[in-house]
Amino acid sequence: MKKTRDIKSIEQSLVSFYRNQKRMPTYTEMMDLFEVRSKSVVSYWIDKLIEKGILEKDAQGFLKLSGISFGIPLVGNVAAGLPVSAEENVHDVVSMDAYLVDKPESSFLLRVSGDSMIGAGIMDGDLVVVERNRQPKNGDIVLAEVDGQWTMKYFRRKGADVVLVAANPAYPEIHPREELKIGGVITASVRKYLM
Amino acid sequence: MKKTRDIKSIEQSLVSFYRNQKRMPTYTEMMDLFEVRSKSVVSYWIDKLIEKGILEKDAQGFLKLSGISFGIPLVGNVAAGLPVSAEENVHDVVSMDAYLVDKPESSFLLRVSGDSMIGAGIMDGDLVVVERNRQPKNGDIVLAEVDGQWTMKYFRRKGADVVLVAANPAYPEIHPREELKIGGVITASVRKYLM
DNA sequence: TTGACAATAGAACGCGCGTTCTATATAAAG
DNA sequence: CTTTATATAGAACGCGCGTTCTATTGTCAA
Repeated sequence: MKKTRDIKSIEQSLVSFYRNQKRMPTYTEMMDLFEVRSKSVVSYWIDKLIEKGILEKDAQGFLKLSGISFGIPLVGNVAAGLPVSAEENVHDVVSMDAYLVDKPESSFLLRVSGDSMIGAGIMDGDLVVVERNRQPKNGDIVLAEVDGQWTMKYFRRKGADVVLVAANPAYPEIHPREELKIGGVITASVRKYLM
Repeated sequence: MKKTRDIKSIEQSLVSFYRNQKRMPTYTEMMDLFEVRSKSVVSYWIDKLIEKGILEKDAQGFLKLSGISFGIPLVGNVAAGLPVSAEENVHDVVSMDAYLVDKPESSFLLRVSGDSMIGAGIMDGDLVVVERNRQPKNGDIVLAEVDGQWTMKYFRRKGADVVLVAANPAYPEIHPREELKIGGVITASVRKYLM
């Protein structure tokens, strides 16, 4: 049986460790991970990974996975063929957290109920990212309080007035009289199909 | 001016550091972060954060942010009021990566072009998570090769046969004759509204 | 066979990490 | 004012981290 200790498998074990522990392993821990019996061997491979650009060391000398090993590959064109692993029609690698949420401190998630925004492709059960303290622009989808109830609507300016309109013809337009409570602006929506 | 050195601000600085550096700071670095001049003070506050359940130490004694400080809060019910910060109608806290992608190793992202799945709420420009090597079940949305072109379709079983049908009446059903290439199963879809 | 190179083991070492002690300033309570 | 608790500073210390050295093995080509 051949030794499976090559750069690929070592990279995978590191990514796996980081995903589980939310930190990089120590050299001693890597001895177990790589199945070697000396820290110098660990150092030997770490150097190789750094040469390949898979690992980096930050200013303080701590190991860091470079982006390419982390996150999920964003495939540019499937027509060119399916990505088997880290192939070359991979345009970029993104973390969902970073991609979907600009300001984590002032954002929260909300599960959608109802079909008032079905025309915008937001369905019952979806999860939307809401950013607070953001000035809504014309056409944005906002979380607004209407008749003591929080709903999602398009934010439209008509001259000096503001109109809230659903993305569903079954719902009427709303012309807020005085106070208009905006809970935030919807910046993204996600949906899961399988558990 | 009051000292802003309370548990909340310390927690925020740690979360911010971890988001930027992808690791926890050392005690020496925390001296700068917390604006104190002694490591013992750092230890003093770290203990407090551990008591509050904001921080943890793993088996090897390394600091770890517990889930509640990380990720984005999932609000249960907005009707009860908007979440100002870490309030108590927060049901859960989730990481988008973990929530959307079960198997990061065998998944990839794909940008949707066309409107063949508009009926399922997947629009042009959306990003879908595709999981390879997964057995499609009846009703799943799959990435399939049809006439040398990769498209997304519903996967339907009709007796012993398999039919691929778009979520758009403008597109015809497809009855694959022999080989049916399935590139993967769509497990999630995401959409960004604002840049 | 001989050499070159890649891969491993083991040991030694310095430095910085996290811990823990004592001491002091500030604030609240009696 | 005293007493108590809270919050800070500074220093000392042991241990483990990552580094680096030497030595040994296995593989492949000449």
